[in-house]
Order: sequence, then C-alpha cells, then structure tokens
Amino acid sequence: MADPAPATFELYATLPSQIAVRIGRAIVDGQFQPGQKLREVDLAQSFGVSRASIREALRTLENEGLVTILPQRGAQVTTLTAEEVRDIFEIRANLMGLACQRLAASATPTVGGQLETLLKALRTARDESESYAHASLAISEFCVRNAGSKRLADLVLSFARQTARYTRLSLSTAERRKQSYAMWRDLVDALVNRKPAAAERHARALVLATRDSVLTLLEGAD
Amino acid sequence: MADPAPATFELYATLPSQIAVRIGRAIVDGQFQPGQKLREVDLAQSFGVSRASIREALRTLENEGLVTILPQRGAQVTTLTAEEVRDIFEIRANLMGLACQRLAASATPTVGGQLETLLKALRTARDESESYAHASLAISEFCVRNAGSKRLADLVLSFARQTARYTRLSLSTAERRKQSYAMWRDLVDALVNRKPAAAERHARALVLATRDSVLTLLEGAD
DNA sequence: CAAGTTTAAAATGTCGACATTCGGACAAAC
DNA sequence: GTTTGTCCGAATGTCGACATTTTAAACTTG
Repeated sequence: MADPAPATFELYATLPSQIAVRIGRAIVDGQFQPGQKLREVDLAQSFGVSRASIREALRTLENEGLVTILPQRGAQVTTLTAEEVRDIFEIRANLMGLACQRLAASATPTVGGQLETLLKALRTARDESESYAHASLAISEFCVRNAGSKRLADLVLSFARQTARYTRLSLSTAERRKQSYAMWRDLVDALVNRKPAAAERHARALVLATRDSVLTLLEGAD
Repeated sequence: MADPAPATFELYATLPSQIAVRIGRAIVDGQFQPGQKLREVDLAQSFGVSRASIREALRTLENEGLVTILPQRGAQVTTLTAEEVRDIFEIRANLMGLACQRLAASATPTVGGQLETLLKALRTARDESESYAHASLAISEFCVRNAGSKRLADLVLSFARQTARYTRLSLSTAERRKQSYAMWRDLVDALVNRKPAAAERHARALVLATRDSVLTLLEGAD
C-alpha cells in the first residue's frame, strides 16, 4: 500500500494525537466556531474512544492555542479578542522575520528554485480567494520549514493556524491579494539573492500588512 | 476574608497543574537532570495521586518544553543539543526585542521607577552568581510581564525556563556578570527614555550575548 | 564464550466507573 | 416583578484495572 504522506511526516500511532489532528483541522477550517463548547462525552462517542483519549487530545489542542480549557468548566474553541489577534500577528511577524533572515543566509540554488515555483503558483492563484489562501500558506510553510529550526517552524505555523480563519477572510478582496502578492515577490527576491536583513524586513512587513487588514475587518464587524 | 494572592493571580485548583508546577520547578532548578526518565508510577506514588493526574501534568510540561514524551516509551527531562540551545536563544532574543520595544513605547513613570529599582538590585547582586541570576530573572520577567501581551510574556518566559540551567552556568564568572549588567543598564536607559528601536536592539543584544557565552561553555565541555 | 532467541517483568496506552463541581430551573420571600 | 435560595441534571475531576508494547534478563545454541 502506498503511503500518501511524505517520508518526513512523523507518524503518531497514539489515538489522542490522531484525534487532536482531526479536531484541530475542523477548528482551523471553520467547521467548529469560536466559543463552541467541546464536550468530552460527545466527542468520545463521535470518535468511538474513551474520555481519557479525548482529554489528552484537548490538552494538545490547548497547547496549540486552538482550544481553551477552564477548570471545572470544560473546553471550548478559543475565542480571540481583536487585541489578542493583534498580539499574535505581531509575534508571528517577528518570528517570520527571524525565519526568513535565517533562510536568506543559508539559501541554496535548489531552495531558490522551489521558492520561485511556489511564487509562480501564488501568482496564478491571485484570481480566486480560496486557492490564493492555500498557495499563500504553502509558500509560507516552505519558508519556515527550511529555516533550519523545527522549533521555530512549529511555533510560527502554530500562530498561523490560530489566525487562519481571519487570514482567509482578509484575502477575500482582490486588492488585498494583489498587495500580498507584491510583498511576497519582494520577499522571495531578498531570499534568493541572499539578503538576510532585507528578507527579515520584508517578512515582517508582509505579516504586519495582514494584521492591519484583519484588524480593519474585525473592527468594522463590531 | 483577605485574599492572600493578588487579584491577577490565576489560581489553578486542579491537581495536575499543581503537580506540573512542582515537577517543572525541580527540572528548572536542576534537581532532575536532562535525560532522566520520569516514570508515571513512581511519580504517582511519590505525589500520592493516580497516574491520570501525572500523565496530564507531564503533557503540560511537554508543552512547556521541559519534558519530552516519546510514544510507548514514556517521559524524560528534555535533553537539548547545542544547536537547539542556540535556536532557543535566538527565538528568545527576537521575542525579548519585541517585548522591550512595546514596553518602551508605553512605559509610564511608575514602570520606569520600578525598572530602576530592579536595575539597582541587579547592580548590588553583581558579586554573587546565584543572587545575580535571581535578580536577572526578576527584571527580565518584569519587562515581559509589562509589555501588554500575556501570550508574549508566557512564551518568552517559557523559553527562558528551558535554558535556565545554562544561563546560570554562564553567569558564574564575574566578567560575564559585568558584561550582563552593562547591557541591562543600556536597555533600562532605552526603556525609561521611551526609545522603542533602541530598546529592541539592546534587548536582542543582551540575549544574544548570553547565547554566545553559553555556547562557548557547551562546546568547551564536549 | 558470543550471538541470537525466548520469556517474563515492567512501563505505557486505554478504558469504564465513581466523586465532585458547575449551571440552570423552579420556588419562595421581599 | 425582582431577587435569593434550593435542588437536580449534566459535565468535568480523579481513580483503579486491564490490554498492549517495550525492555532486559535468562536461556539455548553454534
């Protein structure tokens, strides 16, 4: 049987981790709304496992920031205030800056070629909101995964997942996608030409631009 | 009835969180050595609780990076390679820079006064390794806790705890303490005079200097 | 005596049940 | 009509036990 996952994919055999992945995807994809209560007995029944496994999965998701657990009051999908969203984007901007600085300092021609392929895919996806969000996540993930620090990569992607719902929202306008693509082009240019300082600056600006767009939407929605 | 704890102190009543705090302190303080196995049954007996509570505490510590859990093989105190230590310090340097930038942008005279009190305590503690490490942690914690983002503060302090063992080691020489104090003086100056860019620069330099010192020690020990 | 195999002890993975606490509904008092 | 107190249902906290996997010691064999 062919393994659909690449060889670097860390296969966790334990039940709780598998369940955490599935619930986490449901939250990031928007199937579970913020504030929704996640009752252990319901989840245990729907997944066909015991409450102990569900509890452990919920702890994992709490660490990823997708779920909030209150003692004696159970778990719910994390609800972020506008200020918390702002904080997350600023942290992420800094860490993305660090990752891109390191990537620029160590980029090989091979990595450069892959970056330009991903940039081209981004350009092609500009017309459509969903596909652009997907391509944007792909190139973003490629950058941090090749920065030479698994810890840094996991951290950045964790924050990206926590705000994925809002990022998608902000990319629904063509104007915003155009701005995003222009900034990605600058960033990729700095990366393939091995300019660490410029790469850090552009990476920060890229994430902070998303922050501004998202916050405008959030304040307009109130 | 008077509440002995300040209003902002989040009191966790659950057993696992209390146990996680106690085990975590033992790891940070060096009572548990890196690589040491943490058997659930042993811990359960020594704390007088069931394995379920221990398991949850270990998950919490895993999220804090102090413990590493391998499926089917149990938990052990996290062992860091020199490269991982370097990564952690670089991430921490960036986040500390962000925190201090924000603190400088919003510092009130009250905060400025407290900073100078903590700096004076640091100066007094220069002669002794253990007391200097303690004072250094205190002013560092004050900075990030007053940067206006609990998420950022928890993150920075989490990384600081993961490398606390090595930071203490590096502060054992008087020369290193002198350098550290000089950099703290520059940083506090930038903070109280509300210079965000300078504060970020000095904060980064401060942590990166610790990184260099620690890495020299680690490579010398091999 | 060394190397490989078998086997038993020990540790983790998972489960179901009991104890405790929280939230809301209903009723009584002001 | 609003508020306060009580009670009941439901959800989480905690526990002990069984199933599965790992580990290492004992044993056999070349």
